[in-house]
Amino acid sequence: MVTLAEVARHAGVSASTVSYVLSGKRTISAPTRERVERSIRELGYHPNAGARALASSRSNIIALMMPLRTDMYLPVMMEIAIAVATTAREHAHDVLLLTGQEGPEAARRVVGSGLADAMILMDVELEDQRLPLVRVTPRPAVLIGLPSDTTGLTCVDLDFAATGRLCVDHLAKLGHRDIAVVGEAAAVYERRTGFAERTVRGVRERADELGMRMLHRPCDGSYESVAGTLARIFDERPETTGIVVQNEAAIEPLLGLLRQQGRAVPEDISVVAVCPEQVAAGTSVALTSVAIPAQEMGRLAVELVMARARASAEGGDPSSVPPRIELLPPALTVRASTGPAPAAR
Amino acid sequence: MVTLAEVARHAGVSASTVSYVLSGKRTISAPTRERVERSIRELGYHPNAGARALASSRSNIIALMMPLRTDMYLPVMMEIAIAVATTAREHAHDVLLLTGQEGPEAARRVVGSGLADAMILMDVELEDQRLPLVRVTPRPAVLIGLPSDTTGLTCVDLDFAATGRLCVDHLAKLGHRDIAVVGEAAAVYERRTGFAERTVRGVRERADELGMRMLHRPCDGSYESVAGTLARIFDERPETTGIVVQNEAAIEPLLGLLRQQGRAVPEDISVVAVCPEQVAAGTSVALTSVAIPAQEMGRLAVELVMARARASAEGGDPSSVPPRIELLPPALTVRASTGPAPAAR
DNA sequence: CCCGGGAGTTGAAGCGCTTCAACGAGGTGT
DNA sequence: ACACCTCGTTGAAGCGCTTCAACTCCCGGG
Repeated sequence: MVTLAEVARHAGVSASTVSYVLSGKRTISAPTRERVERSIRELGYHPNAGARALASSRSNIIALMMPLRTDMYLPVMMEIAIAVATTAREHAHDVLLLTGQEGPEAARRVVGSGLADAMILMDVELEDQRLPLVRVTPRPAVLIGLPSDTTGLTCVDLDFAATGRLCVDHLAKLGHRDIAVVGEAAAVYERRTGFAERTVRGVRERADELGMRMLHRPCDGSYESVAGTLARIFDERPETTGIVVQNEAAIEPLLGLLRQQGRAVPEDISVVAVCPEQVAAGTSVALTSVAIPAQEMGRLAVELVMARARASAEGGDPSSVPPRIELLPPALTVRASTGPAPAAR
Repeated sequence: MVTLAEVARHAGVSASTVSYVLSGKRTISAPTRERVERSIRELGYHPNAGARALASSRSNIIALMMPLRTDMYLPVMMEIAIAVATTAREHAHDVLLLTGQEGPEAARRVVGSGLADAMILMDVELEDQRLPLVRVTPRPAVLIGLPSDTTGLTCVDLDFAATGRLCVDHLAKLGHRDIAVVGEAAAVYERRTGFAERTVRGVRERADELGMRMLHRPCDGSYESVAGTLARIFDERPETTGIVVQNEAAIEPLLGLLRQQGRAVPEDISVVAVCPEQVAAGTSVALTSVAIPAQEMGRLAVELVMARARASAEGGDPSSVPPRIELLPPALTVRASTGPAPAAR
């Protein structure tokens, strides 16, 4: 393994010069810099990560914690993870992937050992176990998701309440008066992961304001479960003409079932989905939907966490970058699954 | 930040003793060990990862490279990643997530800098760009997937050829004579990612052996694409009674379309899927399927890579753990989507 | 002609850990 | 009685890098 010292010798300069060429923290004359850079290339030098971390007490690693309990929709998680990794590289950082099992311990370990400079937490619960640590640690952290108490925390998420309202507005404008929400699996609500509840709350609020009637039913993604949920909805409220789905696994079964039951989409029933763009565009009936901006969330989380990391590395004043709740505004794209409410009943 | 030296002072022993308590590489008397352990707990000590890596030249990090080109089915990737992370922790290692963008450079960087002790490569292409590096580097590496030349490499994968044969055997036993494969997106074949081709080859071989006729059509996951693919299949070969699907996104649309066309599953058409268990069980018709053992693959990859890492760390003889191709045998689970071929035509 | 100051470069002191060689104490075998 | 182990513990030498303080030049101003 080539070391900095060897590069220095090869280039005929001191070790510190090589270090400064690498970091750019001191001015180096052009000829020297070029000589050093040539030596680096010729010897195939790569700075040793451990030594670097030890000397600088910065690892250039971001920890990405995703507990990944069951019932979470993996593709969205994955998309966020990819965006995080990609964006982190743009800041010369790598991403350490931490999953469930260890729970809050993992965070403690990673932060305590200096393995990571910063953390991004996914799948945040309302009363998340990891929050006490996050509040105490000097390492910058960003949550993707919203806990119940956000004081002092930096969070990124889609504005799910606004999402719910937006869906209702769209349906209301089309003349629908009775709507239903086919939601995430019951386990998701029980776990009190905020996003599912927030959507439903948004829907309910706006429905109330507009004098509409609404029903909410959790539903896991299996065909049977969707069938049962639909049956109960139409049984209880046969006049339902609008459905909001927030559960990607349920979408295609839902469309299939409606078709089977002779309910045409959108002539008899309008469907609005909350899901990634890609999903909405590829279904049997192209879905009017509010996109879940997974990539944007991942990217933004990294930008925010890096801003704080940079502040505490340079100025040393972490409060120069104040905590901040970043709720992305939802956008509704109209496709083929929504239309005017059937006039006659 | 608490250091080893402080722990030593607190426990009234030397630094090396603390280190040996931590690593267990020398015998330490019970009373001393306990004293040290108490100090560690009381002070809340966490060994510094950088210092450790520098001194021991082992980082306890495994790099997981997933290029994640488009068209890959994310949930399976994700499941593998989770299994890798979980299993790595059992070996006291963490996982560094490397995604596309940088390409083979990422591997060079991570290995060159000593950031990772070992690598697991996913989404392996037949002529993978990363192979030259993998063959040269002293760091242990395991591929998930099969390149065309596997000499000197350790690989883990489902035996997709056997999977293809297994599907055919099942259909043949039920009396089907004309079958079709609804495959992955055309891009997947063009990229020459082995697994998709291997399944089709397995199907074709066995079909030939048994004197069956078979058709293969790539297909992306969108509803339209599935519709087009199905139309072409039945247009070209109306006597088709068996379908093998290897494309999870296509499954639910496929079932929906067959239903719409009045083709009953399994009375008129039998469907065998190659997909994760979980997917097969939750569809509108429970699918006879060959499972993609994502978890097992991830776990096995880590076990193999750790075995090699351990060998080169201890004995120093890396050849004590020879390279090895581990093809997991497929298992077919019969569910409700396959039945006897319709006798009359 | 001297002094002050910036630019470019360097030596050396760590960063916190692992590990080697060595040492004393207490057996065991002869 | 001796040599010779083994066991438990230790001091010290790095691992490869960053960064501080200092030093040398060289330039411009007084």
